[in-house]
Amino acid sequence: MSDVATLVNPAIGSSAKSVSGVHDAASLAHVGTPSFQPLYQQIKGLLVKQLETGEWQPGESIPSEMELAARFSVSQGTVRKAIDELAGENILIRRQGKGTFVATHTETKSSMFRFLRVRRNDGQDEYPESELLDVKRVRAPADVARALEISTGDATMVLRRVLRYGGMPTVLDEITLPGALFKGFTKERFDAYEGSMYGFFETEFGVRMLRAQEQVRAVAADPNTAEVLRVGIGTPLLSVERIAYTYGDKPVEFRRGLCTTRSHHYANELN
Amino acid sequence: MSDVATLVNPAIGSSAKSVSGVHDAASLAHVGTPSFQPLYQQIKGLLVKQLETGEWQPGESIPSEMELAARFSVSQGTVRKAIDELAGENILIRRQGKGTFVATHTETKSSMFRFLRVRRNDGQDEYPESELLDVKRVRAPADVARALEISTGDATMVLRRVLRYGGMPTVLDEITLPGALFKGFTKERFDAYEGSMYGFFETEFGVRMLRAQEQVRAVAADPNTAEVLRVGIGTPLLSVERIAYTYGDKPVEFRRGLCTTRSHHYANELN
DNA sequence: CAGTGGTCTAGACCACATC
DNA sequence: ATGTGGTCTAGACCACTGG
Repeated sequence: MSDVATLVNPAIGSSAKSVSGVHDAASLAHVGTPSFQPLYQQIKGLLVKQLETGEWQPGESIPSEMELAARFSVSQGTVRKAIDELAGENILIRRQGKGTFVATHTETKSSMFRFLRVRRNDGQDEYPESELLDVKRVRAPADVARALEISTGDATMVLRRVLRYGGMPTVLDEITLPGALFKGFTKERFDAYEGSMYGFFETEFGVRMLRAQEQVRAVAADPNTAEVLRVGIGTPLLSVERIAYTYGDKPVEFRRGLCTTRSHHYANELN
Repeated sequence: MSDVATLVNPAIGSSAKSVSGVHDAASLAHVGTPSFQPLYQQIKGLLVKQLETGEWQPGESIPSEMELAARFSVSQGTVRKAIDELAGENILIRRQGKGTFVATHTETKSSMFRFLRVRRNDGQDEYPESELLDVKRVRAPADVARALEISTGDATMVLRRVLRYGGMPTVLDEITLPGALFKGFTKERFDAYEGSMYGFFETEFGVRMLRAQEQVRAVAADPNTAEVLRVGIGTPLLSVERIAYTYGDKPVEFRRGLCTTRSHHYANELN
């Protein structure tokens, strides 16, 4: 129950009969925080820390706003604002009347394919089938090492897999994972798992993908890829490079996908 | 000053000496709103309406939270939440100590190129030069008409332009605009304007781009495009189709860009 | 019914910008 | 010093879920 830690409250005495003398707490705040961090941000940080340590598992509910407020000795509104931001980052999910839950890649189709931007040209919903082709242990080359923020030559796992839409092979992915986080990864283990790849990472290795960056380019199909995707050699394909991050902006996946845009496209919303 | 309109407040009497009799206003709320809309959403709607009618111009500040609260007879917190959402949608911009401002495509480089996802491969910031090649009046073909939600055969303007990065032609755009909204558009007028295309639309035609959807595909360069972009015929290019929307989710631009990924890529953030 | 998140209020104070 | 947005509180009530 020593959750309270050392919160620094910038708000002073406030209303009521006024607790005089408390003002000095405020000056302490300024001493400790040269840049000023609002209370709800500090609480957000504490919540993230507890999520990171696995105190609350994906799919589970976290304590209610009232309980957290009591635990941290702040008002419900302050906890609320912290949770609001985490919900905005898709790290928590609010469900009115039920509670606040830790986001997961295992429940609905839309949560399983949250990061998949490939869509049918006709706009209909369709989720792909995934087939893992092979898994290799590889020492990280320089570019992959840089992306994953590990050292060149460190152990990695490299998976190749195909995504099929209605049976048609559409995406060929090469996925590189840092070996240190995915010890014991085998093709058999993955094949035995029901669900998405990120769901697998989450439940089997405790690695949660929170956000990702992608770089899209146009390339010509090489002979190998052409065969897998059943297109002519030289056919224009999308090259989609992704770095996915977990807590603390730590990169935990580097991926390169090659995608036909025969009957699908890469969808994006701009705001 | 008849801004107040007919707000329906779901919150009842509340604290203080309690204004008894006000309870019935609540039941009215339920009669009028079968689906229930929170007060701050209603206020958000009113703000959007005023933005739409041009009461507050891009770049200008809107009234302070306190003034809006008084005008709408709600608390500051309620106005605040309405503004929060509009700021989240990049329709308003908050500046602490200064006020809340209507977003514009004319001020900073980053606001001018808010929707541009093309980035240098080495990660450095770089903004392109734009050259308008030609402007034609065209009757909308079926597919464009569908995208713009106009009728086939309606008048449109079709612009072609090139984006150059450090002198290198990188993107060739074909931009279709509904003629009804852009009367008086000429190449000369555009060439005389300093700034981005959306800045031009905003200041010269009062059309504000708020959000957009893009579909990205890989295609082979046709002879014409190849010449403009200085690549070989058949070189893989990104095809980026965009529909841009203004208030009320009204589509006001259909665009197809062809982009070399020699030294640039299409960047995207996934959350 | 009780419990949870969602809305709303009123008031105080802090941080920032400007005069 | 004043005004603006930003934070925080305390308390009330609404909407939704599930026993």
